[in-house]
Amino acid sequence: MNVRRVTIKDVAEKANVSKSAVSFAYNDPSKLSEATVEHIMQTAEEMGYVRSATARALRTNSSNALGLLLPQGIDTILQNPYYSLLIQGIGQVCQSEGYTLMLVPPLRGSMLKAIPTAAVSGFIICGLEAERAEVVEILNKHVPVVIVDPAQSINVPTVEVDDEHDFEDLVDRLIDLGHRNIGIAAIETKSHTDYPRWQGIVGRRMASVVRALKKHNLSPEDKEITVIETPCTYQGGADVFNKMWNDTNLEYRPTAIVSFSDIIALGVLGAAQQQGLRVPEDLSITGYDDLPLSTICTPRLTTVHQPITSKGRLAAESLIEQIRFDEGALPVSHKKLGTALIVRESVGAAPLNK
Amino acid sequence: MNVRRVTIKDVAEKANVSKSAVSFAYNDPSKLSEATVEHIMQTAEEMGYVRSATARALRTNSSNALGLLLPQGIDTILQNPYYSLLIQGIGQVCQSEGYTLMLVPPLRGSMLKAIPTAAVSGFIICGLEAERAEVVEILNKHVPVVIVDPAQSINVPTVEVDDEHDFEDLVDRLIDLGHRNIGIAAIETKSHTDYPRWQGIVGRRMASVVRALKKHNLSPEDKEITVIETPCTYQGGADVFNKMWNDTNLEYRPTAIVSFSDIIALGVLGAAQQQGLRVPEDLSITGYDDLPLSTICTPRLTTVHQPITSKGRLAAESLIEQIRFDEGALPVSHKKLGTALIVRESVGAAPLNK
DNA sequence: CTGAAAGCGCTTACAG
DNA sequence: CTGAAAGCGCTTACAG
Repeated sequence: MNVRRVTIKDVAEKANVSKSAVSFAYNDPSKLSEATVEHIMQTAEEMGYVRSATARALRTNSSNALGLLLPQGIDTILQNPYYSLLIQGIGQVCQSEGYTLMLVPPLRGSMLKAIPTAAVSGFIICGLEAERAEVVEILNKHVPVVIVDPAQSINVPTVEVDDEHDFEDLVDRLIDLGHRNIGIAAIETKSHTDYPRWQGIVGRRMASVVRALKKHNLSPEDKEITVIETPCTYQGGADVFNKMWNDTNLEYRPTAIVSFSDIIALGVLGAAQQQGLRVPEDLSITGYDDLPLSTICTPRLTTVHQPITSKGRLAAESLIEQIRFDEGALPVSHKKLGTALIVRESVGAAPLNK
Repeated sequence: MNVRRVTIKDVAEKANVSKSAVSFAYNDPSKLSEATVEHIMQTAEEMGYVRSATARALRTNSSNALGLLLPQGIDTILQNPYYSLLIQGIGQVCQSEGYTLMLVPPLRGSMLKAIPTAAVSGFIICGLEAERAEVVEILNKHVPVVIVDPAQSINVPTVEVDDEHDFEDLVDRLIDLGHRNIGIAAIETKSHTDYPRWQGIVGRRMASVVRALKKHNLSPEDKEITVIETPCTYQGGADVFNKMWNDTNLEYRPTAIVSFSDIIALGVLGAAQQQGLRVPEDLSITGYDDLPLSTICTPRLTTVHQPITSKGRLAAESLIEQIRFDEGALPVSHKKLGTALIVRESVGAAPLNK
């Protein structure tokens, strides 16, 4: 910086008081006379004094900041409005409890490596790599942590959504409407394994799809079913449509595309409409999330509603509870929220002549 | 927290090495033998040791974190996708330069009061209260700062958009299309003054509107022109429509509503369509920003494009440049980006029988 | 009110 | 490699 930092010592000297007095002026003015406080504050402002949040945090062992550990870079993450809503929920709690929020992307590809770089009182972890569950359990002994949508059961506070049934019902409904050529637009994970080994929400949603298919004697292995992994963005959805519609054997062109998230579904919808398709007459499209966006598009999206903002709010509350709970054992809380199938206009009967 | 924090001292004792050795294992492993590093790292992991980012930051006087100073709470802010895009731009730079991003909402209603609470290396400031410009100038001597869309000219690095002309052209065009009853949906500011005294982007956009009106011998004072301030959210837009359409004298019902942001325009559009209006046949609607959203809705929005992501990117780059520039004077940079009028389908000729 | 002091957890130059 | 040491900027209990 241009100039050496102004410290409490500088202010004390200029104001002709002790360092303690300056500190008290900020932290406990009642210990000083009003005139002294006034004098100190004015001197401090003139000098451009700003208290060091770092030194305070070290000394008082508290930072009034929460960390949000992200599975990808900030720019990628925010392309999905899901995260915007999650952060809104967290933000509501930050607001009322007086915390700031630090967005912490992976460091050198690792979420865990990023942890020691952030000066926060605890972490909300989203989409953690599954294998590192044990590490998080150890971590949790010393750093408050809460996991949103954990990949597996874990002895650390969690907040998740019960997405076992509604997504299955959604696919079931599609098959009932006569769809047999079905495209699955899954969210890309880093694991790069086959779908039976997918973890976390992607694994659970795929399992729901498989169950629904099985009920009708179908399977993802069938030629009529196309599964493609794609980034969880609008562009990712558009890419999936183009692959499914233009690159596949025409015989297996989907009459319905099931997306693992609304933003992917919107990309599918946009690309489909740009190619002149009518939705749902030519192609049915479904999402997952029920973003506000999904009622702004035409047709409105059939999707599974999940309470994203509440998830963020509960996660933040759970984390702050841990931060404030100084000693002893706080019971490990696992919160589970419900979803809902939302039927709108983006789904119709399968076209006959296929 | 449950257990006392594990410190470098604990690890050193357990591993039978000096504190220095532990520190070197993390910061400069080349000073130790590979075996020692391995031993230390393993001991540290077993104990659940996490380096204190706070202590490091204090000692090394650097935090690898940028602060984004917000004019409102995190939850409110993120309801406007504008900020999502701005943060994406900042995030791109954070990604490539290895910074995390702290979202810093106002503290007790004041953006400036929030500054000392955040342990970051510098601040990107959005929508600062105008009167505090001098304070920021002093601050800037000791804390790196960059202002996005400053309310007035200020001797601190800035990044802004040249929004003088395109918005004026937009309104001009509306009047050319025969619109005389025009609603103005402005972004609510805290100042609560009359429009001639509005500051910053709201002031500049209103000035553009006034110029366009004047060209046609109209004025915001005319009964045909309704100006309403509203929060910069979808709901804020919906509220404006309802007020303008249902609460006003029928004679002055607008045939066009000019919004100061896309998200407001989308709210207007949604509420209008819900009431059965055809856009643009019954009502023309315009926005400002050109969010990705504005092409997803039907009809697509006529709006002014501004390069939001670039704005974020430039602001972050400018801030990091200051942070890394240790001594001496770095010239104060003022960057100005262009906008563009984007004509789409949400605007049409004024209805005849009004 | 003052002023000297300890200490938060680290980094880093130093002598060995 | 070790180990003692200083110091980043603060807070806070203490004796006066």
